[in-house]
Amino acid sequence: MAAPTEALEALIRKLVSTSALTEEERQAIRRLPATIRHINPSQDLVEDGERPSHCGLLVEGWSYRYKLLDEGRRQILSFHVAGDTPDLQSLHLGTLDHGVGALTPCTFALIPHEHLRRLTAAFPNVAALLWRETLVDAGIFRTWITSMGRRLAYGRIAHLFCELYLRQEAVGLAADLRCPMPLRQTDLADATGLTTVHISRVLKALRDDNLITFERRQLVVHDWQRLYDAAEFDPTYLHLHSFTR
Amino acid sequence: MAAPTEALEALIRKLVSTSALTEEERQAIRRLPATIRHINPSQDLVEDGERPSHCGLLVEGWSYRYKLLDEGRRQILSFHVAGDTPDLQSLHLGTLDHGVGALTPCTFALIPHEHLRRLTAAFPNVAALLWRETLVDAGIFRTWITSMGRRLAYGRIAHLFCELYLRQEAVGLAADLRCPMPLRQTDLADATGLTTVHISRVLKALRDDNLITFERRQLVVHDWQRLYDAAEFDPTYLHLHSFTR
DNA sequence: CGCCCATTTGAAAAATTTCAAACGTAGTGG
DNA sequence: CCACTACGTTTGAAATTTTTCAAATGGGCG
Repeated sequence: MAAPTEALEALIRKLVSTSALTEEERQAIRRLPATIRHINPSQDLVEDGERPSHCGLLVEGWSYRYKLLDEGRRQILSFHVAGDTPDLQSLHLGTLDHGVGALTPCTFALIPHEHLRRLTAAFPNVAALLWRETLVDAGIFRTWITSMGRRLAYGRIAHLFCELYLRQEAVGLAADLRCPMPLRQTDLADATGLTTVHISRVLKALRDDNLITFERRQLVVHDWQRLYDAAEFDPTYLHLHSFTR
Repeated sequence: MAAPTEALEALIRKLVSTSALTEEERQAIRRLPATIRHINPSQDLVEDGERPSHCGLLVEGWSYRYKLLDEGRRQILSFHVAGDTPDLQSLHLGTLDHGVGALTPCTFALIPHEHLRRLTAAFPNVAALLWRETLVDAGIFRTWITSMGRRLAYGRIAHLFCELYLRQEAVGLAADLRCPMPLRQTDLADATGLTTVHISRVLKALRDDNLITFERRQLVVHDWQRLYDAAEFDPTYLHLHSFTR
């Protein structure tokens, strides 16, 4: 993996999962000039306040959006897996209002704004699909707001696990109630608005209740129904197509 | 106010504030068939789970997005003033993952998806500007997540007031540190993830500290700098153009 | 005037944080 | 192979923030 063309094929597969693309549209996507960039944990793809000239398509690894406040406070805004485009909005917003960091070693395919703009101007259908990606993103933000505002820590964490499992399942990265979960408790804390101490306690409760366990950085769901109930989960917001579970 | 054509002129003005529109593009927007709909508080423009066939352009009044959970819990996701399009994302997502309600009596101009799709297919520049609207929305969601996750009640409420003042100022609805603020304490509570009791106490603290007061459903900011500091406000996320304050 | 609704206040309870220390584990270098 | 270190996790106890419950207050309006 990692050749630019393969990254673009993955993008095509992702877009096609929503709506068909003509051969002409596929060709145009394949012609996008993409360069590969590797990012290590503790490095950023882009920083808060930057005005990027490229969009990054995540090819491999986990990345996350975040904002920093005073006194080392950090808020994680979203997690990203292969196929995601965590700074796609820079195409139309110019200045980034958050950073994008790497949780694990990441491979990104960088696509110049200029070419994306040309592509979307020529192919409204492709534009609509990329637009849609950013709209799903916004739906996830809305759901996180709801979680943080109206769920206790237990349900909030359960909800995040449901989301991350289903999103990975949808792109073939998870199956059998088992999925990669490289987050540290610090990351969970900064994503849910809690402290690591409390995360530790609530994870213990989730384990004691036999909903989940961890095995070598993998989440194992032991009782999907009860996890789902604890989270008051409603998958509508993920806007996945073939929804089975 | 309220004739469909005037609503569309307002939309044009809003879009133009970001990037110029050609005369042809303006004409195409003016040709959109819009129908007017009035919504009273306690009524919804659209409900969670619906598959709308129109997008609503808010012409007058305040509306809000929200989600409901068990036991009467409600989370407000955003507030909207004239010029906003709180269900624009339905154009590409199909199923709504939240409801849109009216805080005050509202006037909406309803534009059929079908015509919006035709417009955006024909005019990529217009598509980009509408896309951008949804991206600013997402930026606001990100900031709310940060507020809810990493700010105490005092700063969270201060932050919301900063945002609502600046957004109204940007579209000419506010000036002189004074703006309409029709929210009840219940709405503030459901927007910030707090309870009305706590909202009441924190508002008292904000008043006692001489940051703000209310006069006939208007917010009056007495000390912008200190409100701003209490909120740890950074206006980047609003992606406003002529930013003065 | 009386009623409805929103707001305020008080006191106790709950959720979560803070601070501090202990524990575990996976590398690194001797 | 062991000691050492770094980092992440766990645990305990006290403090803080916020909620809950309950009652009182206040304003607007028919």
